[in-house]
Amino acid sequence: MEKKKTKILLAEDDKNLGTILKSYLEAKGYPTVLCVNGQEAYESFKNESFDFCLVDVMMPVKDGFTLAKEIRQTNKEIPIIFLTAKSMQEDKLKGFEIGADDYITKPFSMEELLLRIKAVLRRTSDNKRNQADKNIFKINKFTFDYNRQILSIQGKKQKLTSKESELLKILCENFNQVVDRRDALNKIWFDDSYFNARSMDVYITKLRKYLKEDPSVELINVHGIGFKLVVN
Amino acid sequence: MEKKKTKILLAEDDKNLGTILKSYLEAKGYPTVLCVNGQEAYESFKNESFDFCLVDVMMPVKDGFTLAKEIRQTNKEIPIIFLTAKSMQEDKLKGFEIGADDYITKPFSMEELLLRIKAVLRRTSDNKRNQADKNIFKINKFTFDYNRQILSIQGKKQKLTSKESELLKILCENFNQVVDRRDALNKIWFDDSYFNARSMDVYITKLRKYLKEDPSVELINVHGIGFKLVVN
DNA sequence: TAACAAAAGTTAAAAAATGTTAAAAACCTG
DNA sequence: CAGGTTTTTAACATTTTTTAACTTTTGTTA
Repeated sequence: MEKKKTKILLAEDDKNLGTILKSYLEAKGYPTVLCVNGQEAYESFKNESFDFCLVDVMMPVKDGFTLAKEIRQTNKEIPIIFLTAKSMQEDKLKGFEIGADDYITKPFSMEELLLRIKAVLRRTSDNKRNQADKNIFKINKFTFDYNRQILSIQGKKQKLTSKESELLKILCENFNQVVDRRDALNKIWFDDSYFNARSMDVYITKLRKYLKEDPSVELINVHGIGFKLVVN
Repeated sequence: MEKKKTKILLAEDDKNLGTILKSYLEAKGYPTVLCVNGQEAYESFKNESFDFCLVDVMMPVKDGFTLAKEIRQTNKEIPIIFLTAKSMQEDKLKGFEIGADDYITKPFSMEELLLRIKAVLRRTSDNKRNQADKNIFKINKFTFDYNRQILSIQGKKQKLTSKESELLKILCENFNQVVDRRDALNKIWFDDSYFNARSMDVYITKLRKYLKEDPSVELINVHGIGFKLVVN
């Protein structure tokens, strides 16, 4: 059981500082991707899978706050630390509203930064503590990351919509067991009316389409009751 | 031919909570043994064979951590979830050092607990899981996969409907024994009215048609009582 | 044992639920 | 508010289940 390394997304426009940080962090065992502005960082974030974000507040093209907000929309769990030159209270607050886990004021020592990272990891490993809360499901060849709303198979990544994710999550949680139609409707739509039920059927079709990639995974209807996710 | 269930050892000194949890878990299909302190729990653990442990951290006589440590000495695999009233960091860490798989902070909802249990089972018993809930029956030349609703013989696969599967499952579970008509009706139709009984007869006909592929398998009616599945 | 009633067997139709697709509506986001 | 995305609605197709009608078997009893 290889321990998975914490992969860091570093958004820092000062190339000099960025490069130094990157090599320091990598020396300490954190693979790091350096991006020189918010836009670029967001692209990386969407394409790769990170465990941690270090975000400079002041960056050209797209600032750190905007970036953090966008990241938060996709992933509510990933720890974010802001790097800021300004030490203004306002900025700090703004950062925390967005859901930053810490901030550090420039100039800072490498060592200090590392301590902060470790502290945040320790704190947030609350979430990680159990992969239960990480909400990552393995369904035969598929991996479904509920928080990120991504269903992947052999590298291929399929972005899911919120409703698709909610439904798939409930099915995964009850793998091999029937999920009552009405339970699912009440949890996801908060109301099990006829039309919502029809809507759910549409989503079942969509999920089935995605799941076709692995023929041994099936989403079976139990007539008059609900659905179950099975594997042979 | 009986499905093996996940048996839970529950160590909880609050008798009230303990009893409620026990009955909830048993309703969900997990036979549960309730012990009111660590000492008693450890005795049970040594005497019986469990598949899962739910351990309250604070208990008289012997606390949860001590219990978990003792359990771990005997069994490195069995999943352990801590129930804790305190949300202190120390406790969490201490718990995980011992090798807990998750913890849950009181107060928690039954549903939440159940989800955690399922998540841990999913994660830990990658290999074992199957055995427990595969629901595959062999009837002479036939293989019946209840989860997938498929009855196969020599490669030929016959998809079954939900009702067909439910009925065949009950018959398989009581192989060579008579299944009472009303029992089956109550389990599958939740009501043993005249019309449902007639509906069931239709399904018996359908199953017989499928089972014709192997002439040594027979679905016999016991007049006035029910049906039984036999092999010559 | 003939005659009858109840139970079960069989088949086809009607009814209900689900599957699927596409268009419309609602929702975001720049 | 234009353009893209997500969700809902609608319409039609298909499958599953139930109901109905008719037949055969079984058990009982005169």
